[in-house]
Amino acid sequence: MLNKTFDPKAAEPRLYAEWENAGTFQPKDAPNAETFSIVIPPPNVTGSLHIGHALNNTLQDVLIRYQRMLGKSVLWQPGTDHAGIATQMVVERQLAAEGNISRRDMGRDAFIERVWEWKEESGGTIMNQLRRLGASCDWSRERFTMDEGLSKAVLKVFVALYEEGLIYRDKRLVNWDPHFQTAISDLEVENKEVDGHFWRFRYPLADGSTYQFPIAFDEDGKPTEWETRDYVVVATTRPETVLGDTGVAVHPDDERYAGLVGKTLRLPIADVEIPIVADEHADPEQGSGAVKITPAHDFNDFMVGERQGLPMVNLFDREARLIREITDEKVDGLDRIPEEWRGLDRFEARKELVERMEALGLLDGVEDRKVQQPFGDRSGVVVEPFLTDQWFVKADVLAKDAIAAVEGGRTKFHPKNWENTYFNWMRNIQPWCISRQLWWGHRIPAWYDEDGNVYVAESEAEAISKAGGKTLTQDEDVLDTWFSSALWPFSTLGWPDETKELERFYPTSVLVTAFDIIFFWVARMMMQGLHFRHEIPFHDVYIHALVRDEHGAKMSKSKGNVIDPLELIDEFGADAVRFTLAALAAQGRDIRMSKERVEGYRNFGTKLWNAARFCLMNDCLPQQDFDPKAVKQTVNQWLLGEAEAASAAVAKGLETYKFNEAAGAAYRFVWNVFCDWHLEFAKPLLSGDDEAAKAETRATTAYVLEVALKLLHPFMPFVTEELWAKTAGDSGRDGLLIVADWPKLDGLANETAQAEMNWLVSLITEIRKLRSEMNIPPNAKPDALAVSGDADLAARLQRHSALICRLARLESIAPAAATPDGSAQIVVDEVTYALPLEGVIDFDAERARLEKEIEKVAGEILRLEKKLGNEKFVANAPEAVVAGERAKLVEYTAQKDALREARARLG
RNA sequence: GGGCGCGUAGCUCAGCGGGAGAGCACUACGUUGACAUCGUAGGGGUCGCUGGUUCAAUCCCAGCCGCGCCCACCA
Repeated sequence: MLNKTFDPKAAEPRLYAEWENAGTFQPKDAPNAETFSIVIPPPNVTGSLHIGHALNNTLQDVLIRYQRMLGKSVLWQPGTDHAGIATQMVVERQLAAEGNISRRDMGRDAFIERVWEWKEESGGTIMNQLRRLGASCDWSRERFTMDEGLSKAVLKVFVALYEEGLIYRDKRLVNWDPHFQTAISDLEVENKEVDGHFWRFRYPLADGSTYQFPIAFDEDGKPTEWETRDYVVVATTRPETVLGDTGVAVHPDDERYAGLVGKTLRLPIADVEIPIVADEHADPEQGSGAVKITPAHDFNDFMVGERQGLPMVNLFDREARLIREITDEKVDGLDRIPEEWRGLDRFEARKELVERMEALGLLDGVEDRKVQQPFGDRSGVVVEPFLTDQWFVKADVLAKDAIAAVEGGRTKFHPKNWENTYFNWMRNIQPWCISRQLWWGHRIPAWYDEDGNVYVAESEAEAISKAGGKTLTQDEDVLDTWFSSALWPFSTLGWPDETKELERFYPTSVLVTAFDIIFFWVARMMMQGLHFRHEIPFHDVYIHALVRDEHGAKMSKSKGNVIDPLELIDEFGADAVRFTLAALAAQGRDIRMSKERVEGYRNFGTKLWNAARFCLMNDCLPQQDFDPKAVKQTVNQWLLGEAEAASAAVAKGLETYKFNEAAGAAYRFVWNVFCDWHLEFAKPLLSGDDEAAKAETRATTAYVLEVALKLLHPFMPFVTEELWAKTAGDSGRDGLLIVADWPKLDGLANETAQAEMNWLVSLITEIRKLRSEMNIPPNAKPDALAVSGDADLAARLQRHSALICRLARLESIAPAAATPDGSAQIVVDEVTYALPLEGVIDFDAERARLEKEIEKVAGEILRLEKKLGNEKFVANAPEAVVAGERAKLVEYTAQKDALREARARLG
């Protein structure tokens, strides 16, 4: 016999091992079977499972388990990502904490070795945590982005794209992270609004000439007053870039400056002359209308500089300090920087510059202003536009097919509105900066000779041969982590080799991920998959929500509101955590996670457990030759119909990625139908003496329990698997639930049975309601008399009398000719029932209760009469709706009459 | 500035053209041989506001008010 509760701690590891040992996680080797595949969004190799992972992987596992039960050959491809910056950051921090030498002192090879050590040490953690969740990944195929195979794929892709002209090296402005001292991509920059200042500076005209500048205007905007100026006012939020200015732009149509275009200004402090140019970039409405141009330190200015042929002057070094020495003669502006400022941090430099300008009388003004400032998403420091040599991918070319694939519906997003986000980004895509000045990652397969010529090849030997045997040095940089993740759907399946898996499982069926990596990852997989496989990487993209705390706040360590999924699993079991996540995963809304909710679903597992316990206690064991179409008992016919409806609802929810609906349908069926009603209905049958009915009920109950276990298995794999084994009896049911067939119920709906059971449920409910409202003591067992009603009703009452008496706690229920004095009365389906309760209940209260009932029904009648009295309603509404309302009116009227009679009898 | 989404019971959320729902919380009752991690019954909502479309609007449309997120070069 079963214990009273399921013990997840003991069962989970045991069951997981059983599944894995039985090879159930591997795709079944059936060449004709339909396939279903998912590649896992690879977590950081040194990471650990947070609630977002738990959601993401629960949903994948739900789909995987469902599809596996449908009989498909299913692959869930697991693996991890080397996560360049994140991992390097962790190891560097470790080095610092241990008081060890920095990575630069350590040297590249030693450092990388150290990172590998850390990967070996902590790399298994998150995969083991996924096992605790119950994830049924094919672990025999686990991959890592820096595996030999995947690295080979990276090399091949890089070289191919280079040869196609889709990868190039260029000196451009990039987002530079001064903390990590590497370039990062646009996506890794977070713009935040911060309090800043807006400084106005005066740049004197170089030749000392003057001009008239309007300072007052009439209603029509015409100038009415002018002042004489020998300077131009420019404004900036970043004064530290002043020394890098190589021009000032005014709008070509800006009459105020028309005479100045072509003249030069003397850039203060740097003491160089810079031209005034006409460029559309300058906005006459903004500031003074004249804008300083710093091509080496601002993305807009870079473009203006290119258009206007302005030189680029770099001021900063890799740590965003004013340079102390020249490393690039072509751009470095060392001679513009006063000697005492060299080496100053950029923010120090800002302060110094403002002070000096003020001292020079060139500070025109300053005001407070909210400023959009770019921060590195990992480092949290202000990112600097910085002029460096980097590698780029021509993403706009690759994006074309990726856009078309979604436009054409070959890949579909769920919910669909994410397609807009995807299109919006893809159609405006910028060159993708793929080089990183890090050590941990795939080193760029490019080599240089002494003259700086570049040779791109899959190996050094090949590069040397391309270079005609010259001595070469390899590019120091590594690739953006997302470069290798972009290949994940085919690199994990063996590409560049044409493997069997690649053929069978690519394109994958669905990608399950959160919206925050649509650009980072989904878009890039689309591009690379289409380019290298000429085929979409996945048919569907399911975008799920973010998990927040119970009040909707983002979880963060600093806020202390982080919910650790592993702690929840420890406390409530993996099934409860999974069910909670699935039940809350409604499309298009974030999930607010609370412990109470998990506790509730743990209780649901216990409920299921105890239902199974009841089945065992009553010998409800599966019968091999059971035919659900042959059952005779109304209760059993009804239950099978309900089971059919429930399994259809669960399947529909899963097919359409409506996890909450699928989970909800399973929940309601198990708790509110099977436990609340069926098991109660079954009790009299199971303890009765009609042996045929008893046997049928046992078999049906066992059969439906089996259906319930199957429906719940994708959500709650552990408790269902455990019960599957415990409730097998000697049915000969063998094998594990994880690979059992999904229930195929068909043609079991039975309207007659359904109608009769609905009647039964409402009769019992009404009697219970009366008992509760009239405070009839629980141990009182009144008789119930049906004082109206026909022969059919009498037959029904007789059929179900034992059941009604048991569930409504009656002594008896039977037809009667008249209502005895001193009865409480209820009306169910137009039939009046009397419960003689003289001396038990308060008849004043009973009168009041009946009057309240009458009032309620009268209200409904009034509403319906008004509606049906509206000619337009009758004329325009669909016939079925009108007929439905008419039927309701008839029903309510009869009910009201019956209630009135009952009230009259009480005097 | 552009885009997306959200405002429904005390809390967290489903529903989304024809009688307002769930879970939790709350109240009352309950040792009914599966289950107190439970059962039975109950209270609680002008479905953000204002207009419009419709025979009918919580649901569709428009505007407004609040809240959140994403994207964007305004110096």
